[in-house]
Amino acid sequence: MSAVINEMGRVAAPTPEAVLDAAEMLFARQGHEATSMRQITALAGVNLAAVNYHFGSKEGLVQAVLKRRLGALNQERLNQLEQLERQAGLTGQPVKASQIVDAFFGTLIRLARQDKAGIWPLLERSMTEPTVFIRTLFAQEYSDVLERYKQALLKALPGVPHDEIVWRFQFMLGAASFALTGTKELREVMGWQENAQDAAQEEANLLPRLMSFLLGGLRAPLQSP
Amino acid sequence: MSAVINEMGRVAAPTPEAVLDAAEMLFARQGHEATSMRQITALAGVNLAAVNYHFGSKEGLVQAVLKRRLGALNQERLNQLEQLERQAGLTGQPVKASQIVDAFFGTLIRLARQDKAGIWPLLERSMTEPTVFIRTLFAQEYSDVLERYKQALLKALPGVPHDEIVWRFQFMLGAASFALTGTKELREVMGWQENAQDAAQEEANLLPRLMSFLLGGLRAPLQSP
DNA sequence: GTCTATATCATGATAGAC
DNA sequence: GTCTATCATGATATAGAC
Repeated sequence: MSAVINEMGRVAAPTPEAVLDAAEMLFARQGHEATSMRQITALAGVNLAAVNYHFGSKEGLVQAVLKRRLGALNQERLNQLEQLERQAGLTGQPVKASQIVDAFFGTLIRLARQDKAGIWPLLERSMTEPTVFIRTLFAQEYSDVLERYKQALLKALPGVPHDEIVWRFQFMLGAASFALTGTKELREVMGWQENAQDAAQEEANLLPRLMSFLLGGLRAPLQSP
Repeated sequence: MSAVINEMGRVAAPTPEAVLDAAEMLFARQGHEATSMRQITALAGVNLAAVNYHFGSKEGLVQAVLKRRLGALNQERLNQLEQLERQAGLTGQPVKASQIVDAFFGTLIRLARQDKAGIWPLLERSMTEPTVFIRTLFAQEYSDVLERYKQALLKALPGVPHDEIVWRFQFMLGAASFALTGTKELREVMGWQENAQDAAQEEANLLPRLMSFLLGGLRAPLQSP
């Protein structure tokens, strides 16, 4: 899963995984368009031709990189939701909106806290790529999770109509995305400074901050028509 | 400002503006990395060398494209805020959070409604580009507006501490960004369909929907530490 | 499956005539 | 300021040996 660097400064792993790991790192820093297959194969310590052999094309590689992480994330999200609903079935207590939001966005933030390579910011940012093949990939990969979470939210918030839930979900996705893609420069511009000492503390604060914002937005009174 | 297409299918304008207009259109659909200078100059109806002559490099052109729109947007935002504060000074009534949020995000949405080329989605999306020269550009261009709006929000919401305002501002930026970059595919996945008849109506609904979400998040109760 | 070597093409940039 | 022509480079992709 995470890239292992050997004594050569290369990624040590079976070829396809080495390529995925290397590509992921470079995509995260430069974006996939600014990243060449030469860079990727060099970092992976494999031959240039390996990308086309294993993934067909650069586009195929991009899809594979995104799909690997996205699949894991959304599977975990489905597990979390299922667990919540099982509990609810047993106790008779309905699932709360805060639990649903945590299962969806908390899962993301907790995963993002673990690896430093900047993969999750990349993933969030990729949601709004104009490229067709990426948009369709996201639509496919998110289809199941979004449908189920939407249903759960509808139940948890009977006062909020369907279309409003759909839009608020989209707004939440945006807020969470920016929470990770973290325009640190923009925060600094607002007089925000994190000293190294508090960095860990601040990281721990992110999720509660995001949660309260999302729940506030989700439960907001409806606008007058 | 808006691109004028002449009978040749080209952009009719003095060279630098023609290049800016053409670049803007193409960047909006493809991103700047996937857009070549040859495409741009062809659409603009000018010579390939014109880009380097007028903007120094492709990077210079990208900056110019972003700066033109960003400058206009943020200038309008500053005007709106100044007007609100002038009114407040006269009437003695403090500026309300809802007015501030509307001045910042409503201005964006109203501008976005006007031109269909997809420039504003591009701009919002560009906020999270990993590229250094773009991030610094945004930090510079946003420095003034963000500082002033932050101050205004601090006054309007005395219960919300400084750092929380900073973060909630970032979350709001994300929500607004996704409101425009509009992953229509994701909405469809959630069972959302807009028929052509309601398209105009839905567009008019976007701002109220966004506003209520943002204000809900902004005013949300603080999480327990 | 993995390599070397190469084909083919598009890119950003510039020199220099007009 | 605008053009043509071209350079040097780097891109993706593939053919064919091992």
